[in-house]
Amino acid sequence: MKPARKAKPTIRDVAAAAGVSVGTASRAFNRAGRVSDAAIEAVQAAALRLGYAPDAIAQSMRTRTSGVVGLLVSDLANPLYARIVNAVEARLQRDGYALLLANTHNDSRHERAMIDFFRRRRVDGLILGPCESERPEMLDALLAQDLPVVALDRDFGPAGSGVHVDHFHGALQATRYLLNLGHTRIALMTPGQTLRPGRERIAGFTDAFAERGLKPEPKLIRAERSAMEFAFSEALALLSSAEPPTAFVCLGTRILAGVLQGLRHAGRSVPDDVSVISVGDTDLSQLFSPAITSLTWDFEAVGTAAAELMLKRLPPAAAGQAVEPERIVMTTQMVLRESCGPQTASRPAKAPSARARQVAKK
Amino acid sequence: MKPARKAKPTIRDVAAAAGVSVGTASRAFNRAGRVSDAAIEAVQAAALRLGYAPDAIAQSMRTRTSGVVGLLVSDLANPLYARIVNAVEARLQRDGYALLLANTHNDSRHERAMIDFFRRRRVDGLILGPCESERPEMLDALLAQDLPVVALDRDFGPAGSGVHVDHFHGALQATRYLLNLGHTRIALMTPGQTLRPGRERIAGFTDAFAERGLKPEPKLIRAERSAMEFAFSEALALLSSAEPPTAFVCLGTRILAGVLQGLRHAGRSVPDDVSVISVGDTDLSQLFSPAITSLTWDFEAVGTAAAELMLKRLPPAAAGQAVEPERIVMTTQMVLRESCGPQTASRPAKAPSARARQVAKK
DNA sequence: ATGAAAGCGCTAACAA
DNA sequence: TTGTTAGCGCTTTCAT
Repeated sequence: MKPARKAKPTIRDVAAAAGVSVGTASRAFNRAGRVSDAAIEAVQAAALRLGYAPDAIAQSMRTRTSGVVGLLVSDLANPLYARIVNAVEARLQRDGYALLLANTHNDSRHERAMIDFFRRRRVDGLILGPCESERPEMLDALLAQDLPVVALDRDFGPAGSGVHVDHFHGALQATRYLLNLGHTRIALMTPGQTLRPGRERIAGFTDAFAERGLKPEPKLIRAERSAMEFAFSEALALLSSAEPPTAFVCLGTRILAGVLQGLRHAGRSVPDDVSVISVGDTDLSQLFSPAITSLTWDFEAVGTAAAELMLKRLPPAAAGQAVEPERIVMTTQMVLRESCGPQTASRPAKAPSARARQVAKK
Repeated sequence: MKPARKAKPTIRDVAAAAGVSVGTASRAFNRAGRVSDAAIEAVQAAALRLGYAPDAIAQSMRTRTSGVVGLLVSDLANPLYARIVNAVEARLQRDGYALLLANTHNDSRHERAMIDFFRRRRVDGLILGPCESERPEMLDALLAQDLPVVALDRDFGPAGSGVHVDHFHGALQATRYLLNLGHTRIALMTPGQTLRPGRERIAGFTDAFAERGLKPEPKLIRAERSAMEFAFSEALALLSSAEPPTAFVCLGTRILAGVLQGLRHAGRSVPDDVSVISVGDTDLSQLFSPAITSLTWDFEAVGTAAAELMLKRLPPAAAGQAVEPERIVMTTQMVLRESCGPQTASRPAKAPSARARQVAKK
């Protein structure tokens, strides 16, 4: 049996049922212009009776706004990004905006394609997560077309709006902490040095050393990719080198797990052999033994702030007016736990035990 | 300085530039009907020159399809859901569909509102994640309007299509394993018994007991909410009861962390005092000491399958034809690790040590 | 194979 | 205050 599909009622149907013209019906819904209370009542009654809901596509066609914001993120499977996306969606939803979501897989060609795709769909604004390519020209092109853009942890030059995490001071603080504990052979692992977060972290890391007239060992800065498998093998390589690090700063969501696994394989214990600092206070950092000292920030706040930055330059808040670029900086904080210990002479970093070597081999 | 904003070219502009009519230009793009190669070439050249891209909104207006699929999920911040969403998006993107995403916060009123919202935006299809309310009437209403619906782990009656995880056999297997180890006081923690996953798990759990002529202790089945804070306090309450469980089956993403924390507070060790099984093989389960035995399944496959089920009933695959309902069942597998041990008489479950009591108190 | 024109559902001018 | 009408950009008959 095939149920008869009754066509969705249009505003014409409602107008007819209410005994008014389509213009009046439209005005009744939008409260625009002057409409009599009687008309409003009649129209709304008719709409209710017919189960009418305005067609967003047709509205977009006329008004040239879609009520949709596009969000481009490099990897939604990253739980930390997911929390940000979640917050963005919640805030946008509250103001009646919908969220069009796409993954760029951290590929700038792909990102470009998705931006075009979104623009064809007439998104009212674009929120861009961090990505390898940070080309200000791209932003100019977007802005020139009156498309509000908000960046997440990405530099777009002075014309760009966005919310940024203060990775510089975060890395600075974490590194100082380790330096104070006597460590000097500190490994820094962070995704992509071409991304803003990576650059900032490396800068903060280096500055902390510079404060004491030191320079970090370049070989200990690992800033290529963020996959856990990568972190694992990198950590292992680092640990079996001639002068292995005595501390790890793991500034990427999946990195901690890889490093911890590497440490386990190499038979090193935390914090006795090696100190560890992680990022983004997760279940793992809280429950691992020892609990991991973490550098973190408020992910929900990042998402909410990004959404609000966007909302501010969308109707009705921005009544067609261009809004000044604005950046919000989120600070990080360190959660001190048990994974860092002093680097003492009695713990020679150079000589992993025979047992450690054996475990590492298999 | 304000850059002159040049209006986006329309198909009229392209047609004019190519010296053809709009109809021909349209046909040239869509390869529909008969068009001369010369015309196609001229039109495409003009389009390229002008930087023309068809307006998706206007296309939707005419064709009555939007190229957008809506996805409703109860909690995107759940990392496991995020992985599913990621896979859905990737598969949809490959076929040129966009993803409109919204969070329902597991509230059925909210879900209803978002469905309406999506329908107003003329989504071509709807993918619905698990939610408290599983009302087949709702599905009927949707289907009657020719809106393809695919469910994720949610029962919609025989008319519904979807992908389902075999939580029943998963729970059965996990419980059998614990039963074989000699445990009988096994706590089951899973989100919502009104949700399909919760119901199935409870059924599998109960059946495993029934196989040996046993019945689970009802008080040890905790199926209310899934928040970690909840799991923590529930675990604590369970552990300090007169007859505490000797094993925990934690079937929710955030539950493991809460239970582990509860165990730590109560001073119990895993697996000596208490055995633990978790769900969805995470970093935490792999790296916790001892590593946690886990019940898991392929989350990416769930998302991909859902997307493909949807694609199958969307153009061009389904040329306006209704497609038979179809369900896909994903099997679970157990990853055996170190968190489960035998329940022996020498480990009395009833008497937590004085130290454990003290720790639990503070 | 191509052009002209209708019209998707709605809003916004303009008239009345 | 209300009705009428002209499009928004596109696809799709229907002639030619």
